[in-house]
Amino acid sequence: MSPQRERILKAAARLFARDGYHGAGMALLEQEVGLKRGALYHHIGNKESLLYEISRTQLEHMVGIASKIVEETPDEAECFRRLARALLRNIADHRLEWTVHYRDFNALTGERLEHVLELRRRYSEIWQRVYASGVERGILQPAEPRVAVLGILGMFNYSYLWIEAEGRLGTDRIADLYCDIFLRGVLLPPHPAPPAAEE
Amino acid sequence: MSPQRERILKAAARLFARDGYHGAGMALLEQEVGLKRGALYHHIGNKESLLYEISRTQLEHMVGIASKIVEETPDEAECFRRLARALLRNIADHRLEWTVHYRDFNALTGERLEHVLELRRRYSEIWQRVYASGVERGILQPAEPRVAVLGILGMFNYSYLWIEAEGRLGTDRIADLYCDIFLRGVLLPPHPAPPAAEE
DNA sequence: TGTACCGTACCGATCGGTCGGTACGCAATA
DNA sequence: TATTGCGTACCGACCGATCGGTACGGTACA
Repeated sequence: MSPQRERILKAAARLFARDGYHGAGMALLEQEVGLKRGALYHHIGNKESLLYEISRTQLEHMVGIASKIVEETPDEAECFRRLARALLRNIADHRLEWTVHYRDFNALTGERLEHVLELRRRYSEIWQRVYASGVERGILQPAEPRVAVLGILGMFNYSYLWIEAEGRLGTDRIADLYCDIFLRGVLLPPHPAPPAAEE
Repeated sequence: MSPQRERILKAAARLFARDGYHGAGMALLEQEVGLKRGALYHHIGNKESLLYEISRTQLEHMVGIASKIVEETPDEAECFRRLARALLRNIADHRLEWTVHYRDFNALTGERLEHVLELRRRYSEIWQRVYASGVERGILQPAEPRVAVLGILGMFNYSYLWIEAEGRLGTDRIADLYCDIFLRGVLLPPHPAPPAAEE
């Protein structure tokens, strides 16, 4: 990936995040990047490819990280914690990109839209599978796993509106806080009644 | 409010929800409503006022309902439950309007933007105050109330992407589910250590 | 001599919005 | 009852501006 293209994507993410995909014109982008029309279109195929690249990059990154975490973490509770931390850290580090994605990914068309939807589906399914595995092992509430997972994903996804990468609390602390709330809510009490732990 | 204006707002909500505020042109709206340019602008001041009206109506509605619930419900846990049910029911019943609001409210400008932000702030503060009151009474975790409330609001707000008004589960059931998860997560155990309940 | 990079000029389409003018119903007046 | 005046609803042409995108010539470096 050429360094110019990198710069253009950064600038596009900034503009799209501020004005929306349809609200930000290519004239603004020229100004922001410091290139004129011809040069701009030499590096990018068209406007939509910018939106696509922004979404795709983040989503593929998250799917990759999440897959690795799931592989390495047999315990479901711990797995959720690591998924949560990774997700929130990424949202905070790439707030602009996630803002663009959540607001405007459905402005994509054709294959590009389908690919992005596919990536979203794959990511969501990773969480779903971890939950399902917890249900199988008898440690998570079996009722409505899909809705439950959509709930915790909502907690994190909504955070792109207020999270700050260098905020007072670290992103890991916030992720843990949400994870604790969620886990306390869906964990079943240990089955053959062992002596009560502290917590 | 004239019936024509009502119709126009409905159609605008549908279009804006599908294509985004900037992505939906007035030509499409003419077609959808069945009125031509002149007639359209006879009823609406301008495009932005449509966006404003869509957001304002829903927000004022929710602030009104929430205020009343808080007045009538001294118990914080019960109050959260009623707030949650009312919120999710409204999101499901006006999914198009909420889609438009969440995606594009920041396309508003000047006083209209400020008014909408003010309404959002007021609604969020209602939840915050209920939480704070629970902390004062010693039944809720005192740590990071703001982040905790943003979490549960995230669970509900994100639902506009998948909720169905006539879905398999009723909206109340889903609201209760999330509320239970949240409350289990933030409720402190009853103070003078009573014998452990089943649950 | 080719190729990557960039600027200039320009395209047709569409953007949100305004214009003068018309059709029609209601109410007051003669 | 006939006439007049007026407000509401609507049409269709038109506005300047901006939209995303392209054609092409120049330049610098291989």
